[in-house]
Amino acid sequence: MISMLDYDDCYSKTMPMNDSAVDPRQRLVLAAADMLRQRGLNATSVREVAKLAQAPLGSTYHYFPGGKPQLISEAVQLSGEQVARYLTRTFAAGPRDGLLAFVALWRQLLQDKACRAGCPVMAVAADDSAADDDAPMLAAVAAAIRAWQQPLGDSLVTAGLPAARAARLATLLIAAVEGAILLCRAQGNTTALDEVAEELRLLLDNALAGVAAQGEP
Amino acid sequence: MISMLDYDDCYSKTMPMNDSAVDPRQRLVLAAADMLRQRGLNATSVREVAKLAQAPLGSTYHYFPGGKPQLISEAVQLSGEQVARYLTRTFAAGPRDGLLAFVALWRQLLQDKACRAGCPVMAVAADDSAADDDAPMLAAVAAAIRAWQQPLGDSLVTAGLPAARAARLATLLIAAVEGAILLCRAQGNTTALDEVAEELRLLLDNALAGVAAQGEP
DNA sequence: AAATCATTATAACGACTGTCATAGATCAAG
DNA sequence: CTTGATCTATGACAGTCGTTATAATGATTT
Repeated sequence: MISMLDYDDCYSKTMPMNDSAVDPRQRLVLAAADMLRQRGLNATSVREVAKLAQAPLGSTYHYFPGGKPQLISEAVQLSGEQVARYLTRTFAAGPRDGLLAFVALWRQLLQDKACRAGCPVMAVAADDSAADDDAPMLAAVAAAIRAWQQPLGDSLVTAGLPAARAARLATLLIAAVEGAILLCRAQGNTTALDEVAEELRLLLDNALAGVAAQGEP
Repeated sequence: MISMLDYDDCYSKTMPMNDSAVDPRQRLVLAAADMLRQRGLNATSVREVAKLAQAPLGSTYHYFPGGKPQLISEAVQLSGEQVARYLTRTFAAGPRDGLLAFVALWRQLLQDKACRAGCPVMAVAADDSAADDDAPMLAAVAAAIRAWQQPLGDSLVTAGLPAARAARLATLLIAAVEGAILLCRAQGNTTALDEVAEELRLLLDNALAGVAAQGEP
């Protein structure tokens, strides 16, 4: 079974956003992602991101001439890719182990940050006004979600499910886990995520048991 | 079967937030809820809410001496209660019909607002910084979620499921639907919600079929 | 050493935010 | 009619927002 708590691979506990060994540009992106996680899009200001990254404010517009939309988009993209890599790795061991790892990832984050954290990608999805300049941000969010659905769907297909069902289940897993994160934020504990995880586990076992029964007579 | 598109009971298409027949105080709350839906917490300004409600800015602090936190809290509370009433009514006809109505409610909203809308309750959950003054808002969100879980859980228990399982399933339904709304916002269509709805329907049928098989031998 | 480039520092711009104070209007009760 | 309470109107406060301009720095290359 995959070690499902190698949380550092996706989100290091000591984020290098103020580690001067990392170049300032990446520090800014990491700081933006961390702030999105806790405060949401509109409460994440360029000034505070720069301060958190220990970079001068002027540098922000040097590295990101597109301004805040570009900075946020890159933060969403980076976070999305990190999660996508994690999902690809963990779901390679099968949907069941993948789900456990997926849940464990977010559970750890919620616990570390006292349920004051969330997912940067969903923060942007929930908070953007979908105006003119927000288009690149929304595009980054949509791309991240697609990149998450891929490994989940592949894993379910490999396990024997039809493609259409696998795609639907992948969407459900992502929606349910992300929704549970919101519930946890509101309630201040991880109960909702635990309950959702248990039901999703039962659901997967059920779906895959049907495949096994049909596949080996 | 319950008419699952009486959307106006929960969220009127022509919101009375600028209907001068409604008293200004309630107009402000309705306008705040509508703005939360589309823009999120931090992008919802007191000035714009007042403008949308066609109420003077000064009136806002007359009716809501607690300021923005009070206004937002009441908007969350109102929206939460509306949805809770809708859930109580629709899930009384059984979990399956309730789920269909639940999904239809949000699907209609997404379609009407070109996927630019969401749930005010979740908007606050995703966007609050959990600071000092945000406590009443978070409390309103948590209360709303509890009020949603109740009718879902009751309906599932009535249908024959054990209490613990019913509670978990209720949480899953809420988390999955709310998460799907986020995905729809990001992707600009209602595909995610439709996929999630289909899987949740299968899941419910499965769980309830198990009960029926066990209940009538 | 000189010149070119990337980066920083500083300050400021206009627009917006939540909040409040105060003066004017409206209207019911005495 | 007058008093008192409720509501509106207006404008301002201190602060933050995203963004930009410009000058000073630092490093790299010629």
